Amino acid sequence: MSFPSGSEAQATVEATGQGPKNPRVSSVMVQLEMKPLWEEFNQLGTEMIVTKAGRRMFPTFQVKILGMDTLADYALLMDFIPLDDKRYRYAFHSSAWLVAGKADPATPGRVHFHPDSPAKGAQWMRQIVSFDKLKLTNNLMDDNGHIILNSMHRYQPRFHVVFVDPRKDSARYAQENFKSFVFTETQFTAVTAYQNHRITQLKIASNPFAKGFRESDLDSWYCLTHILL
Amino acid sequence: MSFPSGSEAQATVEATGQGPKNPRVSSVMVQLEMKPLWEEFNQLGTEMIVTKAGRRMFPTFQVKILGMDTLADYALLMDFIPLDDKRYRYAFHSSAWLVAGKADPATPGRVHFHPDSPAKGAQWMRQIVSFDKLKLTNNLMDDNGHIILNSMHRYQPRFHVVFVDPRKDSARYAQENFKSFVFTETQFTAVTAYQNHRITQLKIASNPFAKGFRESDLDSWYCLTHILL
DNA sequence: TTCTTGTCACCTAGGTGTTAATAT
DNA sequence: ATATTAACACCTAGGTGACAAGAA
Repeated sequence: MSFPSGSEAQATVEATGQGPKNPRVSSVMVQLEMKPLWEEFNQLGTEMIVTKAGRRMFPTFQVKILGMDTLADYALLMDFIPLDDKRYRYAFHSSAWLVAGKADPATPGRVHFHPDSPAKGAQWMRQIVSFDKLKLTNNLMDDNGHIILNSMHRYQPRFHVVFVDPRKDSARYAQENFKSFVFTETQFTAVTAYQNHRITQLKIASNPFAKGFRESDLDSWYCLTHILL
Repeated sequence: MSFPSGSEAQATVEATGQGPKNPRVSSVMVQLEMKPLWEEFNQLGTEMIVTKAGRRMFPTFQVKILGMDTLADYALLMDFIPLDDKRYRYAFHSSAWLVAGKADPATPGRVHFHPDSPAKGAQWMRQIVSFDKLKLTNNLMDDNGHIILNSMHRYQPRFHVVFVDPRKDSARYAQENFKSFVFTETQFTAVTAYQNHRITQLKIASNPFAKGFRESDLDSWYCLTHILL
């Protein structure tokens, strides 16, 4: 891999330190689901397709949540920050990503609220939270509320837990009422078409919707048991 | 039709009078969607399939809502009450429903909360509210949260709007904080297999998922334009 | 060249009535 | 007889990468 691999082995990730936090959020812990699969992709250099209409991520960003106040309301959301201010291109002959210049103008910064937001802590912790409605687009004029990214640029997904403060002047406490989580193994390059053929093969082997491109079920079986067991 | 037809021509239905109501709910008005289709079914004697696994209703119960407090929280739910204490059977030769005895023991009374509950009035009023996740079953042991009904019995769907009272002692005001709506044109007989062949044909003509049983697209086109225009 | 777009066959996932077999 | 069940073919709805054509 060409990119610095910042993946860590810990099961849960601490929030980035940003001053004093409300105990409603400071005690929240988050665990990334399908971590072995994310790591397999990250090792190859994850690519995510962006289309005009919007494309889901694969793997899907899914988390297990612990430590919420069961009776408090929370909103869950994601955003995506540039990993650097570079534009990349893929050198097919050497199977490596190369810097192709300075980053294009930043895209409109959007956030994706999990559609179940807001909900009680008990509800969020009951089962895995899946961001399978989140879609990525390269259309700057998108009006479907999708996340807008620049193709051939690298991004880091972020996950935010926001305590919905019932106090009238809750805006004053905005900084204390949220906690952010970053899983470095989920970083990726946005692309309009896959560049690294090994990424394509791993997507085909692991995404049920791409089953039609598998040469045999055995391929996928070997691949996935190797990753997941 | 054999059943007394209590359908009315009004566009919105008033709640059943049940004492003083909180203005948060007393001003709420509800409009049944696809009313002409419901009336066409009701004229024939609507039948709804119940299965062990749970079957959706068709037509789907959908409403447009007016008069909510845009900033207040509401929960929306449905339940089903027996229309009488009789059990029916269908006489194929005369194409008529006959009383076949007294009702079977009542099924566990369940309610179905719209999955978006609770939500702000503004959210509910933004677009048509559809109960397309609601399923009917005849399995008394059902643990999927579906509505349990007795086959060959008649039911009246009810729709309830509940204001989620933020007060600590909200339980005290339960009676004032909800309003119920009954659309008589949505009443039906629960069945495990369709009895009236004309109901079957109308389902096939109007339900997109039953398209495979249409002899020609024209049949459906004639049928639906007749009903809906 | 390099990157993007639109169309397509092939999937997943699940909602239909039909039908034959079974239960009561 | 009458009512219920389970398997099934045929749909809707929408998520895949492949591919050819187009754009920069």
